[in-house]
Amino acid sequence: MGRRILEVDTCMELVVKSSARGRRSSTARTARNPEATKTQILDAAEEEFARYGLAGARTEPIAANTGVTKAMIHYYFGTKEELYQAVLKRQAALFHNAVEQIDVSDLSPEAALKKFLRLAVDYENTQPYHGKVLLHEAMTNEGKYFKLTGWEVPIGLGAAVLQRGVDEGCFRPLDPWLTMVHIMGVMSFYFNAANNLKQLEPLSDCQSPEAIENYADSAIAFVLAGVLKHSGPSHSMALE
Amino acid sequence: MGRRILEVDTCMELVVKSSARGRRSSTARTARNPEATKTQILDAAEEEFARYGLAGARTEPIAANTGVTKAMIHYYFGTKEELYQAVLKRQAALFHNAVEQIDVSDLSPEAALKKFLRLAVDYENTQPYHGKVLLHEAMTNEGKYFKLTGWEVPIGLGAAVLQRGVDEGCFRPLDPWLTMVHIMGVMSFYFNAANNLKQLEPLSDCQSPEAIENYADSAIAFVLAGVLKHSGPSHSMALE
DNA sequence: AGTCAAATTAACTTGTTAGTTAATTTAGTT
DNA sequence: AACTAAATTAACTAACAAGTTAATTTGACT
Repeated sequence: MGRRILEVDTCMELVVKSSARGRRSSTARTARNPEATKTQILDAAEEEFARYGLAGARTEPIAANTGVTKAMIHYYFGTKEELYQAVLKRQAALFHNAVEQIDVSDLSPEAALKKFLRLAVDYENTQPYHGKVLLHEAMTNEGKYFKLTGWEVPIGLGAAVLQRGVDEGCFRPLDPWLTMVHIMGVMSFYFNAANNLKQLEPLSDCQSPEAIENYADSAIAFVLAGVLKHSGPSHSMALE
Repeated sequence: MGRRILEVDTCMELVVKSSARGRRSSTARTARNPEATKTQILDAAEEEFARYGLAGARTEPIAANTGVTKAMIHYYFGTKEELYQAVLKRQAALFHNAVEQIDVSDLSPEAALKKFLRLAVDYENTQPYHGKVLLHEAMTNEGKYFKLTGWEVPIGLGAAVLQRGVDEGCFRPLDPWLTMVHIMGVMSFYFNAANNLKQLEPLSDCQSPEAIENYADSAIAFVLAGVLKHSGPSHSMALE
């Protein structure tokens, strides 16, 4: 029924998709561009997985946000699950790269921790899907692919800084790994729960840039207070 | 075909389910029991929604875990989305009840906060689906039904305790609502991310009761350190 | 022991979704 | 300008999932 008309419709849709919706990336794309296509698929997939997790994600909206047919997903990435793994791997590479940038070896534990915390906030803020995909991985996928993310590296670095602070006596006695978990909780919850938090009157503005900066200051102060040794009566706990 | 045999099968399944799997509740259930059926549906639905969120959840596994037909879900609760709302409402009622039990009005801010933190850990531990459903609500459902949970009450109570601590000078200057968010992050992340965390060598045992008790102590100490005033006159370290 | 309404089921319908396939388009090469 | 292989599409299939319905079972109350 109406084959010619269908073709015209399709043409117009394509125009709409590549101009009005403006999904197709800035990298030159006259018509075909496999690298750009793959990137767009990963971008759209990351957003979908961040919202719904592996099980809840649908491939059709991913394709729709990409301006390319659903079959392209399978052409380049195989199954939905393999696409998911590709998203995790790309996130891991990007994150690993960001962590590598910072050198903390000749900073005091306190300064080093502050640097880490700043990176953590900025990363959550600029890469809003990273943490959400990971949380879904834990909640809906039993952490099956968590190892693909290489997170043991940054957590280990953080724990080492904490341990150094304890050893040097500027941090209170604490379990460095558990404390890293507490810190990750502080650094991620605000972003992951924002859609709930914004419905609490005092936090209704929590997604504005100013509110986020305000949160960042508050969170960093909270964590520092949580690990620094309370001054006053001197603890003679040099060694444990 | 084999009506009698089918009846026998069904019977046996019921027996298996009510003893071995122990789903059918303790309230007497010879054959029909609408209240027990509704409870079982809510139980199974809560588990499914906690894992997959509203969008990702399937009604068939809910029915399968219930020992009752999928049609019963619609008979008692309507659509999947209405069932989801019913789960949220039941969680809210249970949680509200738990929060009501504690009276904090004649405790010091520090003691009051400790009491809240203990309740928070215990609740996450004994009601493992509560926090996960809420997080999914934020991440996959844009917090559409968050208000059904009545969480502004306990958060407001906590913020009031923090404000009292600031006013009385035992807590450092802090934003009580943001600090409540930090605290919620600390109190929930360990449980929500456990499936990831357990794959980190030092946390491989993180789900055992001893590990959870250990985490609880560490988390409470971290939060108290995070809010208490660092300098000043001698602390009455009643803790520990 | 029979009637009635609530509880429950099996089987169905209708819409979705992951993945496939065959045909078509295009860029680069000869 | 014809050839080729990669890129891309439209249309399809088979499985799944939400919700419906008509029939059946059961307990309670005559």
